[in-house]
Amino acid sequence: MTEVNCRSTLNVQRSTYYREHDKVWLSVDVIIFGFDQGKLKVLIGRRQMDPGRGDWSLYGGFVAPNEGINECAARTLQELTGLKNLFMRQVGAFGAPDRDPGERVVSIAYYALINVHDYDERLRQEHGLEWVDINQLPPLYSDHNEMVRQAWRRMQLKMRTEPIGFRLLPNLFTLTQLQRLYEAVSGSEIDKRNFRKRIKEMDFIEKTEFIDKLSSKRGAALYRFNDSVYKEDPTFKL
Amino acid sequence: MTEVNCRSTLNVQRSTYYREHDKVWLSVDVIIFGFDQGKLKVLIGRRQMDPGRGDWSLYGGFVAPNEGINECAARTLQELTGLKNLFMRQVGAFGAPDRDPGERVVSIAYYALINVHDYDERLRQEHGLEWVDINQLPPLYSDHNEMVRQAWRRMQLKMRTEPIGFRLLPNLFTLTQLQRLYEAVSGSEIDKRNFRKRIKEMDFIEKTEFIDKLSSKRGAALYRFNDSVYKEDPTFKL
DNA sequence: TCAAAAGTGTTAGATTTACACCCATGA
DNA sequence: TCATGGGTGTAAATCTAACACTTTTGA
Repeated sequence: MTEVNCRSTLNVQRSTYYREHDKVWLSVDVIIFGFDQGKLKVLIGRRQMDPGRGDWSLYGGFVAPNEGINECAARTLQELTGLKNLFMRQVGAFGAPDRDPGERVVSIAYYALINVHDYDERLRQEHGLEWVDINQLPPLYSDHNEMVRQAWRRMQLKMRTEPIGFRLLPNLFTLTQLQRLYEAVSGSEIDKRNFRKRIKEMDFIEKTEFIDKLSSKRGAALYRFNDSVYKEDPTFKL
Repeated sequence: MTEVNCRSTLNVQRSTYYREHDKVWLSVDVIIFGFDQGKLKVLIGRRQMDPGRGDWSLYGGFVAPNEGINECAARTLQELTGLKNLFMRQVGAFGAPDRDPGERVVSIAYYALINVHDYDERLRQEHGLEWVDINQLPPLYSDHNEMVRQAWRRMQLKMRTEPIGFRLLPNLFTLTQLQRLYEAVSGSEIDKRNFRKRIKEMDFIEKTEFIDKLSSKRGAALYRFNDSVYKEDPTFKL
C-alpha cells in the first residue's frame, strides 16, 4: 500500500513502470563565461534561497517534469541573460550524495559563452550578478568551484578545435583582442607573430575595412568571423 | 525546532527546502568496453523490464536516494561483472524529455574498461549479456546507441593521453596486441615501426622474459604495464 | 619627440610520416 | 621449404618555436 513519489497531477498515468524506485531533485547550473579587460570572467551571484542564502553561487534552476535537460539549461540561461542562441555545452553531472547541504540534489553543469557587451547591464544588476575574474573566484556554494574548473577545462579543449572564441568577442575585433582571449583561456602567453601567421591561414577570419582607434594611437585593423565561409571548410586549429 | 539534514532512513526531514520542485527518476547506464579478437566490443543484453522488455540495451540501474552517482555507477558495474576497481568515467547526462518510452527518466552514462578474460563467463550468461563488436551494434533501447557513440569518442581521446588501454588487455600482452587495440579504438591503421618506436620510449611498458607462442610460430615477446614506473613520470602520448 | 601598440619573415629544431626487408618457427 | 607473424632504422616532409625591428600617431 505504498504510494511512492508520485508528485503532481501531470504524470500520474505514466507512473507505472518504475514505481519502486525513488526520484531525486535534478537541477542545472550554468557557468557563463565572458571576456573583458583581457580577463576571462564568470558570472556569479549571491544565492537567493536557503540553504546557503547569500553565498556566492552559479546561477541554476530545477529541471521541470517534462522538460529536457538541454532545454532547461537554455531556459535558465535565457531567464538570466535575455539572450537566445548562445553557445552552450554540457559539462557533466555532479551527484555526490552530500553535495547540496540542504537536500539530495543532482545537478548538471553547462557552460555558455556570451559577449559581455550583449548583456544588458540593468538585467545583470537586477539579478545581482557580477563578472568575476576566473582566477579570483571566491569560494562558491556547494561544488560550484569544481564545476567552474571542469567547465573551463572543457572550454579550453573545445576552443582549440572549434571557432567558438568569437562568441566571447564583439562582432568586430582586433587580432590583439583575439590573442588576449586565447591567452586568457589557455592561461599561457602566445607568440604574436606565430599567432597572426596561423590566423592568416583561416579564410573565415576576415579583415574588414574598419579600424579600431581606441586601443592604440596607430589604430588596429578590425576583423570579423564569417560563419558561412567557415562552413565551406570547417577546419579549425589553434 | 527544525532538525535538518538528518539523513536517516527516509529523508522526510530533509524535504523542506525544495518542496515546490518536482523530482525525476535518475538512472545510470554503463557502457562496458572489452577487447577481443582484435575487435572493440561492448557488453549488451536483452532488457528485462518494461517498457522495452526484450530490446537490446545497455545495463543500468536507478540512483538510490542517498547514493552518489559515481557510487551508483560503481555498484551497477560490480553487480554486473563482480569486479572492483575498474576504470570508469562519466560520459554525461542524457535527458531528452521523451528519451525513455515509459517515463521521464534522466540517465547518466558511464563507460568502463574491462579485460574480457577477467569476466566470469558464467556471470555473463546469467545476466544474458553478449560482447558485441562496436561496429556491428544492433539498435539499442532508447538513446543507448548515442551513449555508446559518445562514450567511444570520450575513450578515444582519453586513450591518447592516459595509459588506460592496458585495462582492456591481459597483464601480459604482445606489442601486436597493443597495436591492434589502438587500431580498434581509433578506427584507423597504425604503422608498425612507428608504433613500436613510440612504445620503446615509454619505460613503463616493460618487456618481460616471457614469450607468447600462441599467436605466431616464432613467438612474440610479452610486455607488461608497470604502474609504479609510470607514476614516477606520468607522461603518455600515443 | 617619444611612448605605445600594430604589424611583419626567417630559421633551427622537433615531430611525424612513409617505407621494405630479414628472422624464427611449426606445419 | 614455405607461410606466418615478429622484429628492426632511415630519410623527407611537416610542424613548431624562437626571435627583433619598423610603423604610425596622439599626447
